[in-house]
Amino acid sequence: MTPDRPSGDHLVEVLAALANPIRLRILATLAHGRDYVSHLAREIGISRPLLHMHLQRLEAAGLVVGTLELSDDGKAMKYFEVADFDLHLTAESVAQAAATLTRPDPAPGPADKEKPR
Amino acid sequence: MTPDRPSGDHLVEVLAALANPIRLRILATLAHGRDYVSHLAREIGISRPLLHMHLQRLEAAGLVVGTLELSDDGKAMKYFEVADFDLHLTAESVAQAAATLTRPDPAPGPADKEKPR
DNA sequence: TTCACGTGTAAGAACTTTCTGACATGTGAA
DNA sequence: TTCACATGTCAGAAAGTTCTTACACGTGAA
Repeated sequence: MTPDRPSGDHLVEVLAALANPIRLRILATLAHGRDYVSHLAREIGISRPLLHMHLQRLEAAGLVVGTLELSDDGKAMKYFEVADFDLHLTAESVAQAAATLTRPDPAPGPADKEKPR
Repeated sequence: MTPDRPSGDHLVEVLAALANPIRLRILATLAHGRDYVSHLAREIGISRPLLHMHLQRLEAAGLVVGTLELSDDGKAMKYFEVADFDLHLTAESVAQAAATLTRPDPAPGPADKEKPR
């Protein structure tokens, strides 16, 4: 499997999604096998709404995939599993990704008005 | 060069440091060669105090290294350069790192008191 | 002495992320 | 009908991050 080469903006999203202890734990738990959210919440020890939010962030970044299924007894269950990803980060690869950033953040033009007094 | 295998806590720090467009641009710029902060600030187009903050975050994560030097004309110059790093992230490696997290975040015990009404 | 250039830091505004505690929906079984 | 269990969402508090403005210090040259 060859490493992904995400665009700058996507890279930021993926890194931000990974940069959180709870979300790391979610991924680690899902790595053992798929699970549905209520059960996963109990497993990890956080509230369901909170888990819901973290899963959204992970899914938006493409790190997990969720599918809504109907269990045998008719309950709607949302199962999540890890999407396998392969990120290789070095000074070089990061620099390349940075080149494709869509100038989102710094916005305003000249700064540092600081008068030397 | 073999990839690093950071502990969970350190991994979160590194990822958080990388998960920002400005900091990505800083790394990309420094990848071309070392630079001192005032010049780098002009280069990137952000204020010096802001850059100072971002550099601190990058240095704390071990992604850049700064050295204070005296220029020929006696000025104190702080030069930064990228530390070369090599992170290989997959579902597996992330899961392993997560296992070493020092239970920092979720803190409180049972949650989801939600009465089923 | 003043200017231009370098360094650092601190206070507060503005914004984003994280988290809790409701509330709403649905199903099947007792 | 009520309970247990599944889903989702929203409002607001709390905490963290980002950013500006302003101040401090230093040097060498005009």
